[in-house]
Amino acid sequence: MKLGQATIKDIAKELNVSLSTVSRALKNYPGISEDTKRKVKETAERLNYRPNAVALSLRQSRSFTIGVIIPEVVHFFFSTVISGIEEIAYANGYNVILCQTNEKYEREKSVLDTMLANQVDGLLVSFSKETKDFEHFTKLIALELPIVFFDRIPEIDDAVNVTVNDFQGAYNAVTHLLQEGYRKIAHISGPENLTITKQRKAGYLSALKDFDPSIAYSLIVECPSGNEEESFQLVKEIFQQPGEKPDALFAHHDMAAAGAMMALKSLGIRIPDEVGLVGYSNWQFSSMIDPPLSTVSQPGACIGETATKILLGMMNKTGNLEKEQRSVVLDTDLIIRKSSKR
Amino acid sequence: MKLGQATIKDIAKELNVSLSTVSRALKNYPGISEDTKRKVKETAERLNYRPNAVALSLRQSRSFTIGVIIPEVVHFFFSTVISGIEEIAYANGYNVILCQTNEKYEREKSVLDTMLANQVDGLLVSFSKETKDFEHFTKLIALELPIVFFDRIPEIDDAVNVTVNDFQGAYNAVTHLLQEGYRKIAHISGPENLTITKQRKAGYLSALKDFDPSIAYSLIVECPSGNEEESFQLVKEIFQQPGEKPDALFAHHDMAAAGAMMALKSLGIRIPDEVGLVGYSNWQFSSMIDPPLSTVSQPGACIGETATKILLGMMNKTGNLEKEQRSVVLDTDLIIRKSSKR
DNA sequence: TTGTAAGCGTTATCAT
DNA sequence: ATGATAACGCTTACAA
Repeated sequence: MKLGQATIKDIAKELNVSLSTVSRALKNYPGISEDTKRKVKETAERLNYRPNAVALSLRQSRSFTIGVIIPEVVHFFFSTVISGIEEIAYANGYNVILCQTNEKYEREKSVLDTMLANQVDGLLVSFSKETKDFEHFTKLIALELPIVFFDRIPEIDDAVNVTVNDFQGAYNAVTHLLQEGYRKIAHISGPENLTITKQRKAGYLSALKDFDPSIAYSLIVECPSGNEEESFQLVKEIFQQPGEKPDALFAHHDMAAAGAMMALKSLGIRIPDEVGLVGYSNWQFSSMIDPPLSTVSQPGACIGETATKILLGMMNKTGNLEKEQRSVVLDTDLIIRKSSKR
Repeated sequence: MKLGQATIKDIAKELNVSLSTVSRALKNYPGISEDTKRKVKETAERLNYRPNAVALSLRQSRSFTIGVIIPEVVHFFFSTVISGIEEIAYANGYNVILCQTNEKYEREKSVLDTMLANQVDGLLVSFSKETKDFEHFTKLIALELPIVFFDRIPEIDDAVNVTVNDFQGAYNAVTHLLQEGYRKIAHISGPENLTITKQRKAGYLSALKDFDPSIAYSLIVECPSGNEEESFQLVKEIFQQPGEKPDALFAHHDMAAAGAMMALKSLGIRIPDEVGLVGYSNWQFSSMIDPPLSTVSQPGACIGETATKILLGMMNKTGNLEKEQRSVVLDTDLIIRKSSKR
């Protein structure tokens, strides 16, 4: 920015005092006469002075900036997390610089570089679907750069994580389907390498077993991209094939559930009468589709807020807390709508 | 960030050369022996050197950072714009710092301050619903800070704007309804002070007039918040009241259309047979609801890309182009789905 | 109560 | 081909 912004130098010149006096007066340091303070502040106001955060950052080796790395803003869930992050960050005088990876590993490494070059004080990360190697993060953790992972968490030892209890969320969803009388429940699963995928899968299987050990039917359909087209195709195939068919679907994602719903409708299968359906994430559209979709709601804003609070704690303390004291698991909320009630 | 990042000083010390030599070698300046260049680069690599963008920013009075101000990331439309912005920005070596106003005027002024403090080189802005006074922007424009407004554009003279042709978008949508045989079309309108609202309203009225001047029916329902609850209530009232009722609705937004759809369904009114429905924005859910919603699609990513390209142009040229040469209006795309086809 | 000067990491200018 | 130095805007010992 080249606009002739006023600096403390300008104020100092104007008043014939030294730079340090101005600096101290603006910061309300002790040992400055009320008179000088007043004059400095007036002049600052008049010249429309704004402290230069860049200079500050260089001087203090702190940028008061948090880097946020997410797969994609268009995911409703992530956009709610961002809101939570910004809320807490700004309230504490921190800026947020946001980068999307577009689910690409290479992009993830590149935005990470950008963030480091910009001297972020800490990082909030939800990594890409492609990311299987976490060295780019572990290196930084070893250097004691504060990092909090949220939603998608890595399987590395000293990571600080904020997630929802995906196991329990899935467990509750499937148990609900069972209680509604569905017995042949299939699971439309997500990208394999993500912990959330594994957790939801485990919750699904566990619910089946716990409810009635004699239930023999289970089916896991891999839907790696997780978008509605893929799900649409897969579900269509399942119901067109001869043989035993599910009477309910639990999808790892509302998008996948929406695809499934369209597939079922296109085959003339009635929801929830013939096939029950539960999704995951409570996207905006879930309550608007027909029939309204039952889903597991994740507290997005709360995840963002919690992760940011923890990060702020890590950045401002020298003594490290134990990982156990910092990692947090939040509860999900099962929202029962028409698609699973018969 | 306090992690002992290597600086050019460290490299210089290691090789017993001066700072300037290192700086020049890294930048491939002429007048440095190939040998030194190689050695410097090797050492940089080995020490994991990363240029400090903050120092650079201070030195060059350029931050290579673009500030983006939007109402809310959770709006699907804005999230697509963001993707477009990031794409172009990163490709040109610029960072993006993103702030939401949450549709609040005060918040808008405060994030603007933050951005200025952080020495952004330029600004991409879509202002809040509450913003009626543009002084905070005009002041900066007068100081020659490059600003490009997108989607929501201010009525000020020297602004550079990127919008879609909302008039035409609305015009096409309403004309389509007329062609399908609907004759009593009502418009669910948005926040009054936005240009987009006025344009869509005008397009609606103009289409009615142009199609058949004898059409007497028109109805504009103000829906200032624009969310689906409000729309739901308003539409329900309209259809429950005695007297003449519309046979089609053109909503300024898919969310409002979704609310209308739910209202109609709850009253047992069939879409598209009894009442036709067209929305605006082509949100993800529009194709997934029942019946699929006809809508006017805005090229979100393209808006972001275009605005960013223009901004980059403004930032890198000293001679100012004429406003007319820089402001851009993009075309919308009418997507016809079942909700308006009878 | 106020001023001086060093330094954060980098580059541009002017030597050598 | 390389080095020394000032400067970007600010804070903070240390001096006065």
